[in-house]
Amino acid sequence: MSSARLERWIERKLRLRHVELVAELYDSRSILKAARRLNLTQPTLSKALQDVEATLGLTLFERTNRGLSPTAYGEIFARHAKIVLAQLRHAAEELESLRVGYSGKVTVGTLLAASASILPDAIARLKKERPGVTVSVVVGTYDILMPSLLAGDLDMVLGRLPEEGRKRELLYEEFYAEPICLVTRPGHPLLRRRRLGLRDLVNEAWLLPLPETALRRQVERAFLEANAPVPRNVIESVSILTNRVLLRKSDCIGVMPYHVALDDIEHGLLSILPVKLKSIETPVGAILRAPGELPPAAAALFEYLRLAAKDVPSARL
DNA sequence: ACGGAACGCCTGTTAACTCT
DNA sequence: AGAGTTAACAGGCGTTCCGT
Repeated sequence: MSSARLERWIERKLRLRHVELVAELYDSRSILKAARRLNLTQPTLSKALQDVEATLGLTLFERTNRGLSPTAYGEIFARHAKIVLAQLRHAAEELESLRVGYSGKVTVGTLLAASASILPDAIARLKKERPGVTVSVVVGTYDILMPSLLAGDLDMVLGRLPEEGRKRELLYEEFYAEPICLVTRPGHPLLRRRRLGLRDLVNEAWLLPLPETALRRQVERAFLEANAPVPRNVIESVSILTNRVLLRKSDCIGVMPYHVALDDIEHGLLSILPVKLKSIETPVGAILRAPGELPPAAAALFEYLRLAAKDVPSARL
């Protein structure tokens, strides 16, 4: 299809309905499932999809007996469809905010680092100021949250910022530098040792983040820099609940962002091992879609995040 | 234990029809 | 004309059954 014809098609034939359908089909990977969610029957949706594809002259989804799989064209159309829908939701929120005062919804993706420090603080401030705003927090890893951010499902992602491989279509704002500390249960025999380095800890049991994470690589680099072999006795877990209990009930050594550990340390539930890890300090901040303006509720939360970041206590290691 | 046939389930499409 | 429905049908995959 020529671009002129395509533009005319968008003006005359493309309905918001089509955009909605393609987005739903993309998410559910099945005509039947999408039809159920949209309260339509399967043949209707099948036909609607055929209409869109016929007019575009492009196949958006390959049909299989296991459902749909998006083609390269489908990937592009669905990505834009979701952004258009998110934008319209934000428009509705903004209108509603104006009508009733403060309201709207913010959806935040969070990685471990920000969860314990600035996010609860910022949410508390936001809710105090704007009780009508709904805040939805999604916890996940970088790999899971970034596609959601790009697709318009999340307003922002908080956490440790990647230092390489940053995307041009995203904005990165650093809030503070997060040191990493080694933690154990209080009363751990190692805490009585006067001089302690990574080389003394190689044979201990370690509780480490998963191998594909940046933090894990940094820890392993720290061992290399200390001329020490990487520990062999390792438990891999990203479950903060599991980790906290495990640390308290065993003698293993954990690796935690300082501000995640801080609350437990202040309550005497964990202790910091006096080992210097000077090379492990990474920026914590927010990732946003660029350029697009944040909807009002999300913009408000973002401002409170900036304020909360200023109050983050500096590390005493 | 292995391999093939039969079957049901799930997914999709087309055709004919109704309603607005 | 457009959007929806029901009915009938086609095809792939996994499971079950049965013979070797």
